Amino acid sequence: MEERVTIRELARRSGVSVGTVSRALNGYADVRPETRERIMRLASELDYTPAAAARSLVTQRSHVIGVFMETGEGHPDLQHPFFHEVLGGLKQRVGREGFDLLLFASERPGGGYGPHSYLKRARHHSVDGCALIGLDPDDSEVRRLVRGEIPCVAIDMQLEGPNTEVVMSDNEAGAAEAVRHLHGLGHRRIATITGMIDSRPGVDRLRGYRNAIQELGLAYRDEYVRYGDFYAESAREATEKLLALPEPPTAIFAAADLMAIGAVRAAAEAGLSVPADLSVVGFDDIQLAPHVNPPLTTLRQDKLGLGAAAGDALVARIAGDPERPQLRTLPVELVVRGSTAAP
Amino acid sequence: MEERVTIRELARRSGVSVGTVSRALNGYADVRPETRERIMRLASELDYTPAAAARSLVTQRSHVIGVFMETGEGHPDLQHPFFHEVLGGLKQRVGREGFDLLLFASERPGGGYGPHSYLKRARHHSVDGCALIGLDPDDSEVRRLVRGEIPCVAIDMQLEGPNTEVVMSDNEAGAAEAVRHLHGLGHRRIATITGMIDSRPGVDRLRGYRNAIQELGLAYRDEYVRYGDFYAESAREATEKLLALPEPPTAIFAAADLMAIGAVRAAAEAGLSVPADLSVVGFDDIQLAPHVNPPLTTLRQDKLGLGAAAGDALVARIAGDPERPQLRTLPVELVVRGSTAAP
DNA sequence: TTGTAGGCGTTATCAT
DNA sequence: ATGATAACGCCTACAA
Repeated sequence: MEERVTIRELARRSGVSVGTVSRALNGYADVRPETRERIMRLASELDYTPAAAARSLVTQRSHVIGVFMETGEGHPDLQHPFFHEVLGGLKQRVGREGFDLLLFASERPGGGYGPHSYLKRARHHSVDGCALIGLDPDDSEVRRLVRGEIPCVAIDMQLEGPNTEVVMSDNEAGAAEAVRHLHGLGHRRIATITGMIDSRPGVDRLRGYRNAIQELGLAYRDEYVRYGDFYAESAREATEKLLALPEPPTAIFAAADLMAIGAVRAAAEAGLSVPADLSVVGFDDIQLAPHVNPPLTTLRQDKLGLGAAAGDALVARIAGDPERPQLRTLPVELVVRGSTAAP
Repeated sequence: MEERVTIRELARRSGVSVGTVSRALNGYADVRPETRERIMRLASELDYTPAAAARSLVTQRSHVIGVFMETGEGHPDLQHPFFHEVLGGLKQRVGREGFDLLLFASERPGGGYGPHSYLKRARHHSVDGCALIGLDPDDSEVRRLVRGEIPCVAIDMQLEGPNTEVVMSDNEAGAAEAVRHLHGLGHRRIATITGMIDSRPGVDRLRGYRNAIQELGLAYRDEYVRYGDFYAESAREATEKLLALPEPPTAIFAAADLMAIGAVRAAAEAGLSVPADLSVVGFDDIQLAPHVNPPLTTLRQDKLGLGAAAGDALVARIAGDPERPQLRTLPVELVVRGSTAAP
């Protein structure tokens, strides 16, 4: 059983006090060059590793960012590819700044007392900040968290708190652009399948759709908006119904790529082919979008960028910079591929 | 600025010593019921939250599992859907046992001294165990990590260490089953697109393919095995070449769903339709598999199960149970959908 | 049953 | 430039 080599051990072996060792290691100016040199060498020889717990206990900084990430009912944890890519961006960004990510998994961390609570879990680990991904913004525990003293950033959810920021894509503009693209191709009967309508992206994309329809002088038809949940299956069913309409749409804007894929699938099952018989545009530009058949025309969210922006926000706030916008919106980009064509 | 309520505060307010408070909170037997009651109530009133750092400093247990997860060259972090699902399984499983996950992001945690090193990062945070996902098993730092004192579990990679276990799917059997399925359908010219051949799953699936070809009395043809990298694009190119062969295959076993999707795409581009002109079977059963067009016939890996098995292994080893197999193999299951048919 | 005190590994504040 | 020494918040013998 190797004993952990501590700062005391270094002090003993190098014949100085622990205080000096600490200063040497942390690059303080007031330590004689040769002393520092000696200590540094010894540290690397012994492969000394500082204990984060001890350090954070005294500095009150853990250099850890907590991540709360779950997805809705019936869609077990961590399932939507979109979130993962965002997480990747976050990871990269905060990593560069010396932070690690704590993915909260347990509701009673450490087998500890009492039930869970977001705030409690975050405090328990003394995280310096929190990223909220795919949570329900109306959850009272989430609200308590963002009202607390810990800097938070919410991705794709509307949330307010003294120390929290929100980052999301410009969903409304993107949706409108989707419709305009379809219209430009010559489509006039354009339907939409929405995301979960109790989520900010869900309503924003629907709003964008409506605005564009109106702005283009198209008739708004109730039967052309179907409610989905961001996942494939819901869109498949919705598309079935859409296609069964007396006057079916010639194009569908699905508020997520997963749903666009579901729509394509439903079309195929109905004997229709995309884009020949039906155009479909998605939203997200998930990794698979270019690879499915046909390749998806979609609105690209800058997923890494969202994660990075979230990381930025946290790092800045943790550093004590309060001058930050409450909401940060990232542009989306239309990517035209094979799932859309003239009617 | 709210002051953190500590155990001392609880002691002061409840008129007992910190020792008693600690014992009460941790459910020791030797504390008078009414005393405990009083303390517990006070704790919950004040919303007391223990500090993980302080506790782990003294107990030498952090209740945190470190996760190292990256993917190969040119495929930025966290990209392969397979890994995410595994992570989900791991998260669930260890969460139930009171562990959280630390997703290592920084190479110089805490802005600390010296360069990174897996082992160092793990020690720095005093994680109780480590999960290794999508790493290069030949990396010398990875090897150092698994030779260390920290319990490790490697997913989908071959690795040996005194305190490490490996979990993976039965890739060989699965690949063989894919070939047999195709053969049963009547196919005789069956090609394969491999995964990265320097990875254990990559070679195992290739081996399974070879075994089955042989066992079925089919001729093994060199030109029928193409090397891919588990991602879509590589399979698309491979398929192009396969289809350009003087005697092209009538079926392809792609060693990953992403590659199967790439293959389907290439077929479409060549004017062929799946499964009418070409059968394709994948591996993984990613979330999208049932939703793409056509729905993928594939070998389902129990991704949540892999994550859970990994969690199990870690939790048990952390608890000090050494009686464990070094390698744990999970069965895969053939899922027949729409991408395969008789030739 | 409860209090006291030492220690976990660091950093930080004083002196010196 | 360096050494003591006191925190940080908690657990756990050992005493009482």
